[in-house]
Parts: sequence; C-alpha cells; structure tokens
Amino acid sequence: MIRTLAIEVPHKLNEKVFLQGWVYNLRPIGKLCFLVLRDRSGTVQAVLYDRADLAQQLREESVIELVGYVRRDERAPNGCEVLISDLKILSTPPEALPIQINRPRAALNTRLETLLEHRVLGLRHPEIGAIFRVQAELVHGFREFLTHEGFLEVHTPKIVASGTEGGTELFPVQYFDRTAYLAQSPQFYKQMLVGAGFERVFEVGPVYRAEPHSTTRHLNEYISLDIEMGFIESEQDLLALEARLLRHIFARVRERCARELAIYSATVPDVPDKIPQITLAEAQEILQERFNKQNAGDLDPESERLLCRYAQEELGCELLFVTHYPREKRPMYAMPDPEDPTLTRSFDLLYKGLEITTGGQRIHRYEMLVESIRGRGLDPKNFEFYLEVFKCGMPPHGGFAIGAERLTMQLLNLANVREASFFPRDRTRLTP
RNA sequence: GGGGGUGUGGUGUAGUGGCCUAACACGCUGCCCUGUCAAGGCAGAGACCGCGGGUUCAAAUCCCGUCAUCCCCGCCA
Repeated sequence: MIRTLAIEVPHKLNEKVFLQGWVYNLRPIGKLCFLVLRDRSGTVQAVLYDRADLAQQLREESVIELVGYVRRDERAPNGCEVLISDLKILSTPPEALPIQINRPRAALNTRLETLLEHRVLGLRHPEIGAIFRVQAELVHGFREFLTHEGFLEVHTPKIVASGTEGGTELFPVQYFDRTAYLAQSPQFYKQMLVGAGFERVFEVGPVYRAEPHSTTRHLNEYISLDIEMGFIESEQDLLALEARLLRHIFARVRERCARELAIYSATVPDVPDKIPQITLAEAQEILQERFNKQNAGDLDPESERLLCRYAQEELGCELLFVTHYPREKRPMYAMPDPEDPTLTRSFDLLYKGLEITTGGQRIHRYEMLVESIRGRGLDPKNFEFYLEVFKCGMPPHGGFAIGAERLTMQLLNLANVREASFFPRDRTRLTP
C-alpha cells in the first residue's frame, strides 16, 4: 500500500490510508486511545478503539505504521482524523525520554544546552525542525540564484597547508608526517578558481575557526556561503550582487516557508534595489552624534545593533552595508581604496544588528599582492601556491561570504546561533 | 584571552544556617475513564542537593579548591 503523509490526510476523506511515523502524543481515554502521529510532513490525529492490548504497548516516540480510514469529525483537530484498523509497532523507546518534545516550544521548559545534548530528539520538535527547513530554503535560494547568474558551484579543500590571515585561529590536524590545518575560509581557493577561468564561483561548505570565543553568535565550525567573481569594476558590483541575491533568497523563503516563519513571528525583509551603505568613518560619526558612543576601532556588537537601529529608523531598512574598512583591519588580499590607500574596498553587511557578511574587492596585481603580504610581515614564499595564478593573468575580482547559521538566526530572531546548526561545534561541545 | 553568573530526581525550578526525613510543575509506573487535543482523576517510584575539603552543636544553604555549564566582551560570519 502506498504511504500517505500526515499533511495529505485531509485530502483523503473516506479513503483508506497507510501512514508511517512516530507517536508524537498519546492520550488514552478509557477504551479509546488518541494518538498523534508525526512524520516528516507534520502531524495528524489517529484514534484506536477497543484495543487496550495495543494501546498499552504504545509509548511516545514509538515508531509505528498504521492503516485506517480518514473520516470527518468536528471534534478532531483540523476536522478530520484517521480511524485505525491496523497498527504495527516498529520500534519502541526502551526507557523514558530524556526530554519532552510534544508541546509548544515555550512550554518545553528545557534549556538550550539540554536540547543540544539530546539533539536528535530535540530536532523532532516541529518548531525546532522548522529552523532547518528554512535554512535549507535559504541555501537552495543561494545556489539557485547564483547558478542562474553563471556561477559554478565548486568544492575546495578543507585540509590546507596554511591559513589565509597568517596562521592564528587555525585548527591543526595531523596530516601523515606533517601538520596541516582545517580551512578557516575557502578564500584562496575561490580566488584561484576565478583565475583558473571559471570567472564566477560559489561554494557552500564548512569553515573552521579555532577562536576560543563563547558567545551566542559564534561557532567553531559553520557553513559559509561563499562567492567570488571576476571582472568587477569595484566592490559596488558586489554590493549590488548581494542585494539581488538576498532578494531572491528571501523571496524563496517567503514563498515556501510561510508556516515556519509564522512559528518564529519572522518577517522577511524587503531588500531595496540599493541597500543603504555607509563608510566605517561615517558609522563612527553616527555612533558619536546619535548615540554618544565612542568607537575608535572596529564596530563592537553594541555598535552594530545601534547602527542597524539607525538604518531602520532613518533609512527604513533592516540591512546596512558598512564600507571602507582600514587596511589593518582587513586581510592582506583586500584591495586598497585608490582614493585613500589607508582604506580598503571592503564591506560588511549588518542585518538586524549582526554582521552576516564580509567581502570586498581583492588585489589582482601580483606585485601589489606580494608587497601587501610583506607589509604584514609574512613571507610570500609561503603563499606560492596561491600567488601563481596572479602571475598568470588575474582579472579584477572580489567576493563575499555569508554565514548560513547567522543568516538563519537573524531571519528567525533566534537568540543563539547554535539553534541554527544541526550539531553545533563550540568551545566545549564536540558531541553529539 | 578578560569579566560576570549558575550547578538540587529524567526535564524546568523553589528552598540561601536548624521546622529538609528536600518542595512544586511536567515527565515516568500502575489503576480508572468513549472525544481527547499542553486531556483528567487516584495511587506510586525517582535526588544522599556537581565533586573534594573546611567552618559550625547543626550545611543544599557559609568558606576554599576543583570540574561542568551559561552569558557578556575581545575577535569574527
């Protein structure tokens, strides 16, 4: 018999259906027993009459399959339910579950830590699972848009010989008789592939940061949505591309995730043709004048929140580009601003008070890049594998990266980025 | 790397020197219940209060150490 999904049941009135899934909720009432079955599509109520023998064996989260008739009943949720004629228990939890999942998230009374400790169970919760349905659509939208724009999806090594910034914040791994590192970014490789003739590339993949941070917005392994493109005129091409990209991604989520967005009271931002942009220097002036906040160096988290408040109130946008970061704040491959060589043609994108993107135009001239590497006190010899492409003809180019978990987190108003990672790796968590 | 907080049944909390033989809610076990939907009723099991040491007539409660964990900052996506 062909399987019917829970979500399809209301369309099968007066038909016989075959369902498979988990027992989400169990309510025995004397000789009848209500059970809510959950499968990948959602939940549906089923009812078992006069089968105390079977009802007795059922437990929450038992895996079952059943055959039954779909009937209309005003008393049932959604006005219909499945009258069970045949039920088979495929698997039963041997003991009490460590956490409850069959009630609204707000009524769960379980700390995030505990939820993560028992992640597979936690992920069964419809509200938690919804996060990843949204994330999958975000990522799908990313791929879809870029593919249509002529970008090639690529895969670059995660085991690398050196970092992109000079050696800190890398996880060492034993690579036969040498020490290698987990890639903190596909930066070098995506640039090399632009120069290898693909011109436009993107990658969805993990990156590793060995920073010992322990905050609600940092992970030590996260999914980076990376793009790099050749033949740009300036970083403005990238800002324009990201605006169109985000508009596409958000449109897709709005269209396909109405239910999930509602769960989190999330509203998809309208992305204007031109996302507002300010330079870092302007940002600092605004912080000083409007919020009386000194912020000499980079923007701290509070500054990011204040700037987004400003953008929302004055510019009517939840998104804000901050541009022209000073050279010392950016990696050696960042293109200096021709009008002020102490600055770079780089940018960050803030979304609801959090940085979700960093990007910029890169240096494409070999000599300039070597000089920049030396300027950092680094040895160009260590970057020969990277530099070769610059000796063989490299177009002006640039790119950016979006943190997938951060994007998900901000869209859904999650309090902790860990919620947007299936199995988050943080300072102390290595399992599950 | 710096700062702050918290560790009490499976989960979430209360209790901050003696009335604690540790309370409450949910979960769990058993019984009852033919319309439940965060079901209800009755009965029951389950924690030597993170760990080690100390102070005290008396410690879940105070002190020291240790481990674990959460949050903020630095840094970043």
